[in-house]
Amino acid sequence: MPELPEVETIRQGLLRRLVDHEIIGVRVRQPNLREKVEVDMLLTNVVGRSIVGVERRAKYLLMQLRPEGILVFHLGMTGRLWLGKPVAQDAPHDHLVFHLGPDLELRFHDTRRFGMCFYTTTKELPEHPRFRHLGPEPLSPDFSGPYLEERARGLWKPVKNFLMDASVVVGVGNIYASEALFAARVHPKREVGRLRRPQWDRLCGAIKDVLQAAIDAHGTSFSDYVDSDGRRGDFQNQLLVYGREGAPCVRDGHPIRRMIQAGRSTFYCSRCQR
DNA sequence: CGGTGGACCTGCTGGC
DNA sequence: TGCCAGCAGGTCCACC
Repeated sequence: MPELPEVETIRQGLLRRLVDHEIIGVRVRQPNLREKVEVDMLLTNVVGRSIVGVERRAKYLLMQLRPEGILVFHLGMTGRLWLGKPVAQDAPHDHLVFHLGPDLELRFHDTRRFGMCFYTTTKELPEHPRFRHLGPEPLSPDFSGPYLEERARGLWKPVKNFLMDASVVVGVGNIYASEALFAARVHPKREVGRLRRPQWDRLCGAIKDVLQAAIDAHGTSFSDYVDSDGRRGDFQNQLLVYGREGAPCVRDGHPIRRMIQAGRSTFYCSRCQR
């Protein structure tokens, strides 16, 4: 479900309301997520500690604990974190409940259970198996046209698949990959080894622009994405190709097409993306 | 080595 | 109404 802009929106909401709260208790209703939740690990290392910050790396949310440690969440395709007053009854797919005081609790809800929640230490995080291989943040200066060109050297995979490879760049999922390729006027099937510097510069700029615009709009909501306060995003109104099969291209009026790449839908304009 | 396809899960929609 | 295929915003791993 959430790509970088949605996770970043959730992070900002959590940061405002979670900091300085102590985790008083944890209730695990369903440990079988993408990765089995280690209940003992949470009880030992998370309960009794306070949240002092909320950061993001790729699509992971990192809750900094005092005196030490990080509580990590990944939302997979359908994960949500709800922050609010304790509710009387658990809803279906409410898998984890973090008690934060008499008036506050955090619920991890995830229909498809592709999400994750685990504890790690600050020291171990960079070498953690889930983090070790991750590429640069797309909004950082490390992510540039020359960097993309260098990483693409000798490869022949389609550029869309390349942009969704987390070892190349993190946070670019299926929606924003299509949107960035459209903005840069690059055809999703182009082989990366044959793209030249101007195209890499355009793609890099398009990725930064699209992600920043989506963050500014608080993410994309189709039917169900909401942030930790239950608010929908607005970026669905600014999507130019994703989900618009058959609609006219905003640049040249040619119908937007859909195709399958690596098992995922790609939306593009066959006339102005080359 | 690089690249693809399927696996993991549940729920919704549209066609017959 | 029922059933079934296809689809969904992510990630990993076995296999060519």
